Amino acid sequence: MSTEHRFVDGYLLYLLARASSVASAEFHDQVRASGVSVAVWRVLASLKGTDGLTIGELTSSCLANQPAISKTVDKLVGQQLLTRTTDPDDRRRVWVELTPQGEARADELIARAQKHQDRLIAAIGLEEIDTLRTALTRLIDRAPAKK
Amino acid sequence: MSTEHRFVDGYLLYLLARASSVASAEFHDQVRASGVSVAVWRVLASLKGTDGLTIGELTSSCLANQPAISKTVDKLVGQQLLTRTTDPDDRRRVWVELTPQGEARADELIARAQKHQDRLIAAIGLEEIDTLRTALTRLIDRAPAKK
DNA sequence: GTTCAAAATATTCCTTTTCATATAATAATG
DNA sequence: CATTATTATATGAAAAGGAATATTTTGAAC
Repeated sequence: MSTEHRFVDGYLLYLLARASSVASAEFHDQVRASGVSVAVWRVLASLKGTDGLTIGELTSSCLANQPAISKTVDKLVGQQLLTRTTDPDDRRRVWVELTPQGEARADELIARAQKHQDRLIAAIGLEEIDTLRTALTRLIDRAPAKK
Repeated sequence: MSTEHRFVDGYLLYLLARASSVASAEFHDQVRASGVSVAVWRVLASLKGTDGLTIGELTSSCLANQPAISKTVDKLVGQQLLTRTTDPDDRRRVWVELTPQGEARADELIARAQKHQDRLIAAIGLEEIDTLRTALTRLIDRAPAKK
């Protein structure tokens, strides 16, 4: 680099993407090292604590697109980590749930995530983290609804 | 959804990813509608305002991995938006620069990005945006260095 | 200066994502 | 209720992305 007065360096969307990327990099490496992709981690984590989500809810929760989720769910059903059930009241919809094995896998990963977050809080400071959490939550809530 | 007490809903890395995703969605749609991928937009935007970046610098700036950048640069060189030059002093390194056409393309997109950001600031409030910018910048600076 | 290690980029192969569209079910309209 | 529109998910071909490794060049150690 040389002249240094780049638009991107002050651009909010770039800061957001960069912050997300650098803050997640270390944990995502751990996730992959434990044998699951980030996409799979997101599916498992999204389902944990629910009675099941539809494909559409998973799509939104995982920040992915619908075909990608359908295929990831396919794979995880094949690995007996998830089940798929057609909704009897609306047979277009499909409910996805964790199997006991899926729960176990999710629990392991969430425990790691929790530890990682604890270290992050220790390093950055709880107060600042909370400021950030608040600001991010507001941004999320006020962002233009999709589609 | 039903029981609702999900780990992910309070998880900082998830809030970051989600905030980045929802805040960027609208603009990224515009970018794609104008015929370039988000990956290409990042390369063009990263180069604008520099005298050229190496593949490695682009990799880091674009939040991508090295092979992906090599391939994207290949494509853009083919479209005459970029040039590639081997560094004479260190022939392992490759400098990537915008051509005049590439500059023009970057300028258009940056103008849109700027307008989009202005609307975002108008909607959210400058004060809150600045709080966020500060917190994100600190997070980025304090995150564990990669590799 | 040879040899060995490290760094920067390219390449290969394989998985995943994406785009567009298809299919199926429900809702809305006349 | 028959028709049309809308919603939810699946599928298939094409593009992109990622992991591992190869290649080339530089730097270090002796």
